[in-house]
Amino acid sequence: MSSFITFLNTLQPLSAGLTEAILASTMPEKLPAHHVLLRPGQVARRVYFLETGLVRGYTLLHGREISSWFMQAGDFVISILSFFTQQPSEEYLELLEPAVVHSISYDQLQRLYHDFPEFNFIGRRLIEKYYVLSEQRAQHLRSRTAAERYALLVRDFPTVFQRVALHHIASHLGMAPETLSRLRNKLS
Amino acid sequence: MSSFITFLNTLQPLSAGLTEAILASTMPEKLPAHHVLLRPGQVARRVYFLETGLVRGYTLLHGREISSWFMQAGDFVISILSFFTQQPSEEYLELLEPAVVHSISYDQLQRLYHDFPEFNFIGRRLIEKYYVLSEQRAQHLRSRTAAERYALLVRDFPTVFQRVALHHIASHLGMAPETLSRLRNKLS
DNA sequence: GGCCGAATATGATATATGTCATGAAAACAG
DNA sequence: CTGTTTTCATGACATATATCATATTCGGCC
Repeated sequence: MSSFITFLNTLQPLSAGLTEAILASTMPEKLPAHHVLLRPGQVARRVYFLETGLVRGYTLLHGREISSWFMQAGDFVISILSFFTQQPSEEYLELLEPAVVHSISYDQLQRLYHDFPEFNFIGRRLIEKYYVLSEQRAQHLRSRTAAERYALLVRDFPTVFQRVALHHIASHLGMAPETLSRLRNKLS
Repeated sequence: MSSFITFLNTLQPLSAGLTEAILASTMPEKLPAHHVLLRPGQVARRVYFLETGLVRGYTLLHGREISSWFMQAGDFVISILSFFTQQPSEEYLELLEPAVVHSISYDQLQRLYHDFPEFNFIGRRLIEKYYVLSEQRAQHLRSRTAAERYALLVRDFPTVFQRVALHHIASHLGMAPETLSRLRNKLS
């Protein structure tokens, strides 16, 4: 059985019909590192479930990449702004590692919501989960000093350091890579 | 009929039973300016609909108030982190103006979701809407210069300037009130 | 309507962090 | 392997913005 069906079942047991409809709408896909799932100007048409791999969301600001978030195996990945509004994205979604993903289109998802009202329960719970994570990241950004923002990331999302390059983390923390390098040196 | 029943109906027509259940779970309430809906340490037990008024979400950081957002008539107001996780809040929700609010408890809301599956559709849509707004604010925060963050707020949320004190806006933009004052002076 | 505390404006100075430059180390490709 | 590119580290310097101080204006309230 598909890994993400298993995952959805842990949120709420799926009826046979719903399980079948989900399987019919999705397919696993193996993608190489550096593959780009979405780029500015495109409308986000699909939501991705990561069975394995690592994805980064980022925007270009004055020619610089600003990383907004990192998602790993077991996570759902979308551009929130573009997918929910179905307007052109301003962000990139890029694989940092090779990945196995399952994806479903916006239209197919709306059909599932319509045909299986109980699926709205799952959708709602998942959106709540990622909304909470997003708010937590936003709250971190509001710390004024670089050292504080770094400390909060270490405290709340320590695993990110295991696989993400430091210059990506620096941009995520709103500081220059040099500043992060010096911070880490001083703290060790 | 209650103003927010009217509002919910525009999202999705409500059945008579659901309408009745919602009305039975909520009650309008008139609150004075400066009333605090939630403070750090408390678990957010209720979600509020603002019929009139203005609410600010903020946290204390090193003795300073950092305003996260402002909500006005027609908006739903909660502490995302505390309400969705039912953990103690780290933020304040405070009325900046007298308000008429309708509120419902976490438990009553879960009951509605359970008893009226179609209500999950409305809940999902509402959460999506505020998630999008939250992401937009977070994206603004990632601009590096004070002038840029100010320009984005003017572009995307110009109405906030009509009713919110500038020092609150300054903290929302991650800058000292003096910096905002100078910025505005230079631009006019 | 006039008083008083709060909000905003403006100037002088301090400082965290960005920028630019260079070198070392690590990751990667052929 | 070995060369090449990318990443990270470290130093010197520049600068945006915070901080502190004071003046001015605004707005709520008796």
